[in-house]
Amino acid sequence: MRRSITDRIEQYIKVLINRSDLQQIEIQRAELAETFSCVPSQVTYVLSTRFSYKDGYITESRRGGKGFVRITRVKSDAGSCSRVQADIKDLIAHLKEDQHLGESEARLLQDLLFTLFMDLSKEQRHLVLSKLVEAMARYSGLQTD
Amino acid sequence: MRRSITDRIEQYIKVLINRSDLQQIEIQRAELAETFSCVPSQVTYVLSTRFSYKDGYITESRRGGKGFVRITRVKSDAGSCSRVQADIKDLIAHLKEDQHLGESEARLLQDLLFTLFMDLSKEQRHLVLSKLVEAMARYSGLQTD
DNA sequence: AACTTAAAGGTCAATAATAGTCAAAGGGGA
DNA sequence: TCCCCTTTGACTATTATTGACCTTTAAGTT
Repeated sequence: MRRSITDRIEQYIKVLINRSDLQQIEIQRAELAETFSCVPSQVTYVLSTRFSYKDGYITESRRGGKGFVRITRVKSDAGSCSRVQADIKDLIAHLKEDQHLGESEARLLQDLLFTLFMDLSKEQRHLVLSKLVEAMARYSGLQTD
Repeated sequence: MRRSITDRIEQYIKVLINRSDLQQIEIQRAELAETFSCVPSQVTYVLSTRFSYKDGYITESRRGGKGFVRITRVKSDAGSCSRVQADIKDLIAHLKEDQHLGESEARLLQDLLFTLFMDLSKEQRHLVLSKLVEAMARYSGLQTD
């Protein structure tokens, strides 16, 4: 049973994503086409038929020198939710302590952040969370100065 | 991940700004070009494509002896006009209108969300933003009931 | 002070390096 | 055979890199 080039490229990309840390890889379209001895536009075809948002992926790209195609798997992972939610609660608690937020604003922010995180993969959540911590640190710094 | 010279220069500048106290740095165009082994006009290219006012930065310069380029990250309310930032502003404004947030809480939330969004890709931003809108709608619904 | 020179940074257009689009042609299975 | 998915390639769009030439500023000279 001989599989099509499209199928083989699809599998190849999925393996790379599985091996990645952040459910995200970057490829060069022309290079990948070279690897599979096909025209570059076939890679575009694979992306649009197998890696659409409906399929659970986001693709972005940049043209020009050192251009790339970035493919990200967006998948929620209920298991890791509780951990990150706990972290968010901690952060909110700190902001309340420091008088930056009142009770109802804190609940609003917490609710927003929970919802915000729900559709990200586990790895993405941790990335975003670290950004949030950074932002809070910076904000606190500005406030106390 | 960051491949092109333009990307590396962008990253370098952002690190310097992050380390600075006043969200502001001064560089010498020729020296920076030397560091990255490129022509000076490439630095100008980086500034115009990555550090425009729309991107949330102000750049000033002086020619001649002891010349410099000064790059300043401006505060969010100064009018960072990217699409997503504008959307966030809208959302925050609605919450203020509906009395869910006071002035200072609104500013805190806006600052947090901006920072949060900075390192997400464009596609991720739109995904996350839609979640944010959902959360806000849900929150508003709960409040008015 | 007026002039000159050297030392910055700015502009712009050409070229190179990627990726996207779209429609036509190909091919294999129901 | 016919349909649908795949494969191809010519043309387009976007982004990065480079270099020749221009403008501004500071410092030195007369």
